[in-house]
Amino acid sequence: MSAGKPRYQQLKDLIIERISSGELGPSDRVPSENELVEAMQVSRMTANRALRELNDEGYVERIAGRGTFVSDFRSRSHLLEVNNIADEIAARGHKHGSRVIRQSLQHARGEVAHALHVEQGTTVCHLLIVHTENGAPVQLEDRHVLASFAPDCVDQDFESVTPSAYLTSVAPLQEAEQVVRAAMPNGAVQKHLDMDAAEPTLVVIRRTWSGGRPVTFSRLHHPGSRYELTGHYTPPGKPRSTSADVVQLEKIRQ
Amino acid sequence: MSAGKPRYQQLKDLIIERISSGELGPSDRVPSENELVEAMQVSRMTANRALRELNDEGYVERIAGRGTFVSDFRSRSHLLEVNNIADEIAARGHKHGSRVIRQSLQHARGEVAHALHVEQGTTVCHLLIVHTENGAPVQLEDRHVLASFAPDCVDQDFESVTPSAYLTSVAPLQEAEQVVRAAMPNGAVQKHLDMDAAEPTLVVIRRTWSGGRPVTFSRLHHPGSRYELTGHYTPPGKPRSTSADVVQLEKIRQ
DNA sequence: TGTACTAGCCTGTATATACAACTTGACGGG
DNA sequence: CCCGTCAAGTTGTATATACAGGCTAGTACA
Repeated sequence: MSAGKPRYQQLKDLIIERISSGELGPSDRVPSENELVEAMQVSRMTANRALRELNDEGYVERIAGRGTFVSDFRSRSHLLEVNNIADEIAARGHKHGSRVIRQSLQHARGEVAHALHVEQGTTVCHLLIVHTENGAPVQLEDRHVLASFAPDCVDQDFESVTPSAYLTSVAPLQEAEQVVRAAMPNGAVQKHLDMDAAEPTLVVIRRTWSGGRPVTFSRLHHPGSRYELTGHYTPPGKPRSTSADVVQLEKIRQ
Repeated sequence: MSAGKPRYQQLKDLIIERISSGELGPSDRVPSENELVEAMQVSRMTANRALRELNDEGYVERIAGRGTFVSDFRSRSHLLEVNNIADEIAARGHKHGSRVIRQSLQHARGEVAHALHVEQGTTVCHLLIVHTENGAPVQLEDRHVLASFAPDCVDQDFESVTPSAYLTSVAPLQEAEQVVRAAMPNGAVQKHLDMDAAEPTLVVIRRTWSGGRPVTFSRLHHPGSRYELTGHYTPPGKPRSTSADVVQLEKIRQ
């Protein structure tokens, strides 16, 4: 662990590890700079750099005069915002609902095994869930979760807690990769999403990593007429808020 | 300028300003720490922090033993990677081509004026360009550019330089906002992209900012069978390369 | 001529020190 | 009892200094 890495990085790794393992939860207090100086035998500037960078990276929040505290997961990564359709719908002031169609253990085959980097036959939890916004279906979530990652996956009530909320409670998702495409739905998808015949779907294929290995592989099907992805890019170091503009673009959708 | 802001921030602002104004271009050398110490009357640690943060934020690249250099725009933001379809195609080892269908000055109306935050009737440059990959159309670019931002827009040869490459040469694009949706194409789009009757399009609606105001508004139409968006998220501070995995996901596409 | 080496510059890290500003809680005076 | 003040702890910033390691160009030497 304490290999050739610089000391400030070792401090960062240590604290990230404590957060990832759950030893430190959201809004818990992180050791102060002076405490780190004592405990880790480093200078205050080194401890300062470690905590400052963790702050810049969103892991912790620092308040002058009070201390350093672990960030809420929510504010820590847009990845999770994107992931959790329930929050997205709630943010629009609408009502989210979900209906579980399938929730079972399976043996990973073909592309699922391949995507998750596991042998054929490895046990995975297969979820098929329809999410609704004010009663209208907006997403068919077809997700495979590594059973070894989330053993109690089949016992969860995913109509009250979304899979992504559940998964982030098991362990923080640290990396994601996605492909977005437009396609015509097959019969089953069309039926589950209550779509017209000539309506295309927006499909998001996503893999999420935790602890350095892929743990979930999901296909999210959305009716083209009722769902769209929004994204925003601002250069780092210049957090400009254009939330008002986003609203404007909403109107443009015609 | 040198208000209450901390000195390292003043240094950063100064250098960012020099980059934004074009005084310092990609791969140009930025003053070294010791030069900043001399010129700006700060300690080396303060200069170091300024340059290090600019490095973390992607503005510059630092090479021990050589110096600090302005980053290529390309490596500075995925925003621009996404923007420049020519590079994207070249990265796949394929041949990019483009055909300009329309390139004219117009008066902004309705949603265009609205999206660009200008009065109705403001002069904009309207571009309609088909991009091909190995001869097959993959994108119909329907772009409106504020004429005051790029006055020589109508004189450019957009079959040899893509609009996004041209626009970044005029001034750095600093912020972007996009909406992605799946939709059926209208007749014109279908014809330009040489699509089958029942094929959906992946549409990206994007606005880009420069100097604090929106300067371009574009709709990018892609044939669903020949184009998809890929995205990747890694937490800051942990640049993990999963390029090999991306290749794997390519195969999964079936 | 060509190669090896070194001096000088650069970044990267680490430390000790200092002062400012903010927060909280405790203590004491009105 | 309440309010002001003060002390202690915290982050934020700035400086001076030091050493390690990478890179380059020029020099000395073979």
